Amino acid sequence: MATQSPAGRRPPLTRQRVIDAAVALADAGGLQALTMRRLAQALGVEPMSVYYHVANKAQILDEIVDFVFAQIDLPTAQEPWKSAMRRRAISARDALVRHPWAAGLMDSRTNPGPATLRHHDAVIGKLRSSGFSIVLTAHAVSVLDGYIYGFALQEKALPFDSPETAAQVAEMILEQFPAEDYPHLAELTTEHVLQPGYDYSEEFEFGLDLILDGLERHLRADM
Amino acid sequence: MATQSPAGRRPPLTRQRVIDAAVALADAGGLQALTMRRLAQALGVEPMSVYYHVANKAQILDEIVDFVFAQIDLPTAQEPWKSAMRRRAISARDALVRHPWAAGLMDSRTNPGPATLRHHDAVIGKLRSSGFSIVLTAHAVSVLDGYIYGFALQEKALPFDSPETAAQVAEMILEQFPAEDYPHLAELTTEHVLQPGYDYSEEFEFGLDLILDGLERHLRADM
DNA sequence: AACCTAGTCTTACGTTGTATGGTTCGTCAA
DNA sequence: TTGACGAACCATACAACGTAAGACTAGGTT
Repeated sequence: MATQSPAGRRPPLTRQRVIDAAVALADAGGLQALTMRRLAQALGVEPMSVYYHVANKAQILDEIVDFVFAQIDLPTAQEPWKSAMRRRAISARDALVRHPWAAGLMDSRTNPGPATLRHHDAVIGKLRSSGFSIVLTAHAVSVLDGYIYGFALQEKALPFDSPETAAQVAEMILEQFPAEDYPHLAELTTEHVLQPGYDYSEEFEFGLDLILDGLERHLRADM
Repeated sequence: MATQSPAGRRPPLTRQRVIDAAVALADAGGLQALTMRRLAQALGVEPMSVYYHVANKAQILDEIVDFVFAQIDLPTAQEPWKSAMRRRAISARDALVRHPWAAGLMDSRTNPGPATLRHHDAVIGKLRSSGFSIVLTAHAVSVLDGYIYGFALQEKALPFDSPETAAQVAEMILEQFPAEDYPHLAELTTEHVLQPGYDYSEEFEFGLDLILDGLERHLRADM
């Protein structure tokens, strides 16, 4: 007996442990599952104890966004720009699929952490050293990032997450809104999206390559 | 004297008036300003009265998203596909700039309203009737919509909304994180983004045209 | 023995969405 | 004129949220 205290039984709280637990909570139950009270509970602690390690909830949100950025592959020195951008885009999308709450957070978080800044710096650096002018670099970053986040957002907004459940949902919608009213939408859905083997996530690389090819043409025209 | 009742003095509540007031509130103060209590207050009514016309807050959010979709230009019959897509993309972005909360809502709302469905149906119909195969149509919609929402989201996430305030913010960040750590980011910022005359919103059309040109090439290759 | 400090907890407040169950009022039948 | 009824609105209440303010509890230092 004589256990020191309840606190003696668990590893001491750290800012890092708080962030990790926050990510785990959001992964498991979405952003709305991440409340200070549940976070504290997951850490085996009372709510207000978390505030010793973190200023407020906004800071936690900032940090878990940076956590996601830290998982994105950076371009390497040797690699040509096109494959480097391709790799980082795919790796960024993977990260956004692993942590679906991240895409939705981007728009509300306005102060970037170190991993975020490092990421952007590496991308810009790769383009600049590959012959992209400053202007074209700005263009390239804007299209690529816009597309990556936009696609992730749309993908997440789909009311299904596997081809199987897709069918049910689509039928429900098509029942609710008669197919005659939206014939083209109905056609695309029934004859393509609902066909076995269709996987929305494959659309990503089509758009990505389209954009990369377009950038390559601009680069050549500039030089 | 003898005014009928406080309620007699204002137009009766309608679902439409609730939606309109919700949009106005969100436009004025962002999504977090849209609470049921403030909404009721704006309507001159007690909070619970709103629930007679609307099931819950989620339904309001669904409806205001549809409200925004209703403002996007649809393709016309005569117009060639490329200019039609260009027009609707620009008009969509305009709507998302007018109602900055909309882009952030997209990811949480999963049941589309009639305006949303009509919009997608018209876009798909235009592409199909212009020679796009079903597969290419799905690709086209995916890239275009992904880009449009992603760009809007990024634009909104920028910590400034005019070139003037941009300078202050950028300098604050560059002070906080020394420029040596992120040299390329610093270069792009100071030598381009902060230059007088630079307007981030102009980046939109570069990416849009890049994507449209890419789609045109695919269309020709298919035929 | 006295003090300090890092870490944790108690209590409390204001705000949010909304369940439950009134209350008011115009309309119409008898 | 009366009484009933449905549509519209409101009063009260509750659980959950983020967090301010301050009190407690070790260990470690002196």
